[in-house]
Amino acid sequence: MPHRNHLSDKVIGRLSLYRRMLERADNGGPEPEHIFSHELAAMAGSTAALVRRDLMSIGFSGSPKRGYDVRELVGCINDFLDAPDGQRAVLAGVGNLGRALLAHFTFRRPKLPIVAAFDVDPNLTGRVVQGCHCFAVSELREKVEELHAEVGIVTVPASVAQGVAEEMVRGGVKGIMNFSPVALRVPGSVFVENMDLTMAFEKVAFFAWQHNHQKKEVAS
Amino acid sequence: MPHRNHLSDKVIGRLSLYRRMLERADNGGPEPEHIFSHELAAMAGSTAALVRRDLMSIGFSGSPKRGYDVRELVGCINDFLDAPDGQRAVLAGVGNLGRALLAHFTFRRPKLPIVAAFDVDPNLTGRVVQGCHCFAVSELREKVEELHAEVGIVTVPASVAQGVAEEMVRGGVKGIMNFSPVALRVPGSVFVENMDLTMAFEKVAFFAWQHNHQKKEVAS
DNA sequence: GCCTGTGAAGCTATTCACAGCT
DNA sequence: AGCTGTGAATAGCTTCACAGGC
Repeated sequence: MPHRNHLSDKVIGRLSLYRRMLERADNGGPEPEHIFSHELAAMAGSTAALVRRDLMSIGFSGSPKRGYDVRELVGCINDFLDAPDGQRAVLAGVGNLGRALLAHFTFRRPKLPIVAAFDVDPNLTGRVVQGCHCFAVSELREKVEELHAEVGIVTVPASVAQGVAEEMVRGGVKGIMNFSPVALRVPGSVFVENMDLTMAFEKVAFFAWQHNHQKKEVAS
Repeated sequence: MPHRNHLSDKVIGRLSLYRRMLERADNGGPEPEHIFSHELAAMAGSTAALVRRDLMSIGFSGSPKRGYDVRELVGCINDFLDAPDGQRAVLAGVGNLGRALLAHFTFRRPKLPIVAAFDVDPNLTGRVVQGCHCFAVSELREKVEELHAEVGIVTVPASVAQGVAEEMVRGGVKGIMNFSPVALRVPGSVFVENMDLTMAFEKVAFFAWQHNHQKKEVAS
């Protein structure tokens, strides 16, 4: 098995996507047992060459005649992406977005449950939101340690995001999904994925606008 | 003013981020009137060289002595990113995530309001959710046209995402923020930004895991 | 001395293109 | 005939490094 470490961010993301596409195909419809790179590419919005390279990078091979064995491929991606004993995530900031993410993730992947949520609002502590127990933010570090959580989701306001991230890291979190518009300062060994919704929204708006005017301006 | 068209995706995203950082700095604290590239870089989680290049790309100059004039820079980014007459967005899929996004965006940028939401649930149509009117999905195309909306947000289940996107495009939408795990097939002139939450979550989990084992495996 | 603006270098990611297989 | 696996080419993005200015 090739070293997991040298694989880029983007490859990992696409592998996760491929897996989801394959699982979906696996359930509905005629359930083909084999799939060609160009078919998977179409499902994932990628290209055939890129799919082949990605699968090559995890050491998976297909046959020129039949393509890739779906069942085997899913298994191979599972082995590659998932920690054998599963991982636990925690979420800080049970506002609208936090709640939506709890609903979205809580029962998706059994290998990767959100095991606790945190908020400053005293009305929330002790309650169960979307199937997930809420605690006070003051208990964050302690609970993360206790639950051996490795993944943190930050959906708190910008003003407290850095503090929350630090507590997570102190508790042992090694990867953070950050929805706050703050550049978190964490040790280099902690992976941070920034999910800046406002940035993405403004970007879409910009290109929507530009494409509108493209016909006039493309002349340059 | 340099042509907006040649600017990449990533540059646009960072400009949006810089603007938000500057506006925040503009409000709280000592309100410095000037800022150096390395300061802005620290706020945005970028590098000084990249900040300078990004600002260069929109034709903005600073002075070596004082850095960049904050007020002027914000104005320049505004002129660059914002459509002069504003833009309107619509959202399809008023579930947990849709509601959270409505709450998040509705009153943020006056130049970019979400002017309508759509859902199949008849209990929602006619109601106002997070300050936004809800309509039936069947009215989507018509309303988009009527409101001259250029931006669409897709938070519907995967099974109906493609259909919703097509209706949006037919109504005149030119940019889509897609939260469904589906590779939308739209005309090349329509910009699509995929926000795959599950993919991002799994990616963070993967690197959280790998970093855990890094000390042992880095030996290779 | 410390900054900006920027050509050039260095990386990384993607696509091309084709040999080899079935 | 059409696919996979992959070296080589290309394209795109970021950093380097330094001239020029205050």
